[in-house]
Amino acid sequence: MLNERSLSPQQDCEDCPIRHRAVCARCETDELRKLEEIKFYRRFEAGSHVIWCGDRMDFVGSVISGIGTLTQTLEDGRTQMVGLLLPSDFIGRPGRDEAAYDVIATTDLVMCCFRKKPFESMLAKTPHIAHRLLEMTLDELDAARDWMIVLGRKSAREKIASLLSIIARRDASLHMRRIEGPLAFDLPLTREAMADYLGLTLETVSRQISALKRDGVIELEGKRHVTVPDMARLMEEAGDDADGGMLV
Amino acid sequence: MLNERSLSPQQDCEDCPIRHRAVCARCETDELRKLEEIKFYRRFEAGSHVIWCGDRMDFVGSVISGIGTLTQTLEDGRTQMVGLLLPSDFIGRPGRDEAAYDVIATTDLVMCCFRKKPFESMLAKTPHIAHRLLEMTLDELDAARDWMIVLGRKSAREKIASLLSIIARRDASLHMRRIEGPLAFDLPLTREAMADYLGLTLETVSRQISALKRDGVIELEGKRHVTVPDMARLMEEAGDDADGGMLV
DNA sequence: TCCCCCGGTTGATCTGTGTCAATGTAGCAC
DNA sequence: GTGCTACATTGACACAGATCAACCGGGGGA
Repeated sequence: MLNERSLSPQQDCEDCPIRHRAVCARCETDELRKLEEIKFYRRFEAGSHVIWCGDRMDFVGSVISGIGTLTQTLEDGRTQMVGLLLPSDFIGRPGRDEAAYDVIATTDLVMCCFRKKPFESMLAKTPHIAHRLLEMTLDELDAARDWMIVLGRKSAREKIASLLSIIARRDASLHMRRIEGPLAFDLPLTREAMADYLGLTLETVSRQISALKRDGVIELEGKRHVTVPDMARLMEEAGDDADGGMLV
Repeated sequence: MLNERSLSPQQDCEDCPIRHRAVCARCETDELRKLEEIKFYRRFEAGSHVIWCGDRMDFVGSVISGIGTLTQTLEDGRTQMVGLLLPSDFIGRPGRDEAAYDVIATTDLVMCCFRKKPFESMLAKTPHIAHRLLEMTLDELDAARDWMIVLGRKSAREKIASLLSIIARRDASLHMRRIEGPLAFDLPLTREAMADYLGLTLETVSRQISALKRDGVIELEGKRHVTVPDMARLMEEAGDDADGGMLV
């Protein structure tokens, strides 16, 4: 594991968003206190691999801060991102030894981890947490399936709008903001990473971002700082019905 | 629910493949006997909806025979299949009330069902089964993510080869056949359904199937009966490395 | 029997996105 | 400051796959 080191013990679940709390917190129930004893923190530098596909995974954990990606690569080098890892997201699969995908930190990334063995034996004794984990896995499955319609049926412009819409909403909920009025956030991904997520080339991503800017759907400050003046407009561009759908 | 009726009680887990057994069987452990008491069968006619997206789902269950699809539809009519439902696959999500996708029987379909409430309370008391369900959900998540690289990065020809390869292997394992030597099976999907799964148009599907036939990768008898003379060749066309990968 | 409809195939043409290449720009080392 | 590198933008052109349209063949109903 690259660039790993312990963080100060002061950091605890107070800074974990809701979903993270479910597996990390010392809150809610006495049972969860047990987790405190096997919990530790890891930091990964931007660009480093959290885990390589096929490697043995000896920990599970959730993201405290920073952004990561789950990616898959064909022999000829084509790559497809299969998931974004945003604060509060969980990785690690009880019962599996090998990682199914590369997990890469795209920004500096701090994770709250548990060694796999003790986590699993704790799971077996704590149905409440096991149930929570099943729910989280079902959420991920929904998100993965929702992404399929983006990959399979949406145009390049709609794909970009979908991605921006997801990032904007996740960012807003992280900061406990309502999604009315203008939203501003930093793109945590390069154009190339966006392309890998959307099944496009980086040139097409760049062109479509320019087009959305030209059409006033978004505003850009530098390459990465985005302002969305009208979230409803963006979601319309994404091709979703404005109320429902689109997890992650 | 359309076209539903009970089947004879003689039908039981003897005819369920392995994964199905895990939640359906009266075998393995005493705990599982409890399931016998809340189990029932349903049949759905080809073309009918097993469940509509957004509807209340009051049962869970797994497929005994026949083929179904999970599909999602945009307002403008574009549809994307997000999952295939083959014998031994499970649907239903503990803790969720509403179906997230349309589930459609593409052939006559027999399912082994459990009413949701009693199934869930049984789950809570039977960690062994809950754990199995988590594993199955993780399998589905892997399959969904593996499909993303097909949707996002593969050419039309590779997509068709990927789909044929999956169906061939699932069919072979259902009949306990080794995948060496020629494999023959019936396509359970129309060209249009294949297109919806692959993010293509039905014309492109038809053309690529013709091309694979012309190139000797597959043989066709009628429109639906496929023979794969050389599975390794097909998987090469699919762009997978022949050994690993590609679940479902 | 005929006819119609559904699923499928094939052809002609159009277009969105990929590909290749040139250029711009910010940050960092020296 | 200069030069270097990584990231991003833009243009010209090619091509895979979409679109539109004609046609085929088999099964079921009248």
